[in-house]
Amino acid sequence: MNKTALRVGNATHASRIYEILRRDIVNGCFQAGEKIAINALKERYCVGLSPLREALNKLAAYGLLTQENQRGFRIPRLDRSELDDIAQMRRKLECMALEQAIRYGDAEWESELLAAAHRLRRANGEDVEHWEHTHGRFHQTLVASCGSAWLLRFIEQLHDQFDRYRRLAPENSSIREVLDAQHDELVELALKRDIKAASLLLENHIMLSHQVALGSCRS
Amino acid sequence: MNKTALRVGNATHASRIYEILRRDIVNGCFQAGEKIAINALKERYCVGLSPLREALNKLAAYGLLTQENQRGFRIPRLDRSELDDIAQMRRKLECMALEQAIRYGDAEWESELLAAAHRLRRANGEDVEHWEHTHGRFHQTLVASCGSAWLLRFIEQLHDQFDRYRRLAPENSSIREVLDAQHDELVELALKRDIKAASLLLENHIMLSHQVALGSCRS
DNA sequence: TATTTTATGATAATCGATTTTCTTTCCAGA
DNA sequence: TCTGGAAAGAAAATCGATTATCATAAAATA
Repeated sequence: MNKTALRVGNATHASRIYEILRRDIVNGCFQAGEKIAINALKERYCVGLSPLREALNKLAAYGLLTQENQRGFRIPRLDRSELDDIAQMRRKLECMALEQAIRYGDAEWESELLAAAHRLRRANGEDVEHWEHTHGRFHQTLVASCGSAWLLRFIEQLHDQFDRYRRLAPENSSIREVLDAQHDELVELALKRDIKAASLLLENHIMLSHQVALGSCRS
Repeated sequence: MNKTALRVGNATHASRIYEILRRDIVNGCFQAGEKIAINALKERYCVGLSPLREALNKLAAYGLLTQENQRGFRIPRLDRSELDDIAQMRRKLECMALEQAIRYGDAEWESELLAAAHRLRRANGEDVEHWEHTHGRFHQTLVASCGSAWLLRFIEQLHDQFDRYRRLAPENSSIREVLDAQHDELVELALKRDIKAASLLLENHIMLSHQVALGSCRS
């Protein structure tokens, strides 16, 4: 009846769809290389063409979709050398950010970091969706006080790219345990303001995650 | 009569408009903070709402427009601290890229670099639009062989951001001369594979440009 | 039979009109 | 005069339908 009932809060359809699709793409709900069937999505998410196309265009600009000239949108293929690139960039940018974050982080940052780490520990064993969200928030908080909005923006973008690979890789519980332990160690070193050690540990953390994520592509 | 006559080559309206607007925003054809009057643009560029809105959405995702919840698009304001952030990120990412470019660059890269430098010298004194394009291409070529597509992507994005400030700043012919000379010195050091010196010079080059660009914002 | 050409159905891109939301103005009441 | 709220106008967002393009299959030609 009332079409406005579709509106959640005061966000536009386009922005809602954008967020939903971003999550779904990162979570691997689509096949890599798959063509986006706009009409199907239209039905699935109960929106018109216009807001849907606007969301797809944004996702293409963000790098979570490819757009070929007159033949619509596609989920990007998984490519070993691109994953290597993403992981290496994560290593460099996140270490850079962490060093600055430790240098400039105040008491509020320390509190937020402890809170984020606690939430992450609690999320362990909970449903995957929730853990993923909490995990992303943890890494975001870790570098949040670096002082550079653009650096944070790039890091978030790389995280989305990286997670798309990682989520498609098979589980490895032994490595996963190590990674989990590293989260707490990172907090410890950050609070001790040990820049060198924290940076080295984060580097190792990302390289280990890279090993895991490699399981998603054959080549 | 024939509406398809509007098509240039086989690009879509949306992608054409995207490129035109990107150039125009970077070149300062709009006032900082200005609200985008969609209907006016529609007339100006002879397109419908849909392709125009798709282009605007892409530009917002790219960072050349801001998008407020239900009140359209705006040209981002000029902000001193954001310019500082952009310049510092340029410094870090481009130096990183240059070091790798010198390490991995092959003979083809050397040739392209010499060609780009030559074009830049020739563009001096030509119309501004052409110089800007050639200048952008030069810096792009300088780091092109770094081996990381994502690093190049971020650098290009930062360049667009930076240039928006710089193009609005008043001319300074004495600094401009120094900057021009540095372009040639950069090529020389790059071809000599002197990573340290080249990186230091690029750092200085960006800091000098930063000084110039600062002239665009009061704060 | 192989290759090109021509139809046909499917999909992408665009347009024009409608609906919703925001902004400004004006008026009533304090 | 000032404040709050309704009404009108402008602008943003969305929809449904149209147009253009691509992809596939059938037919025609060499």
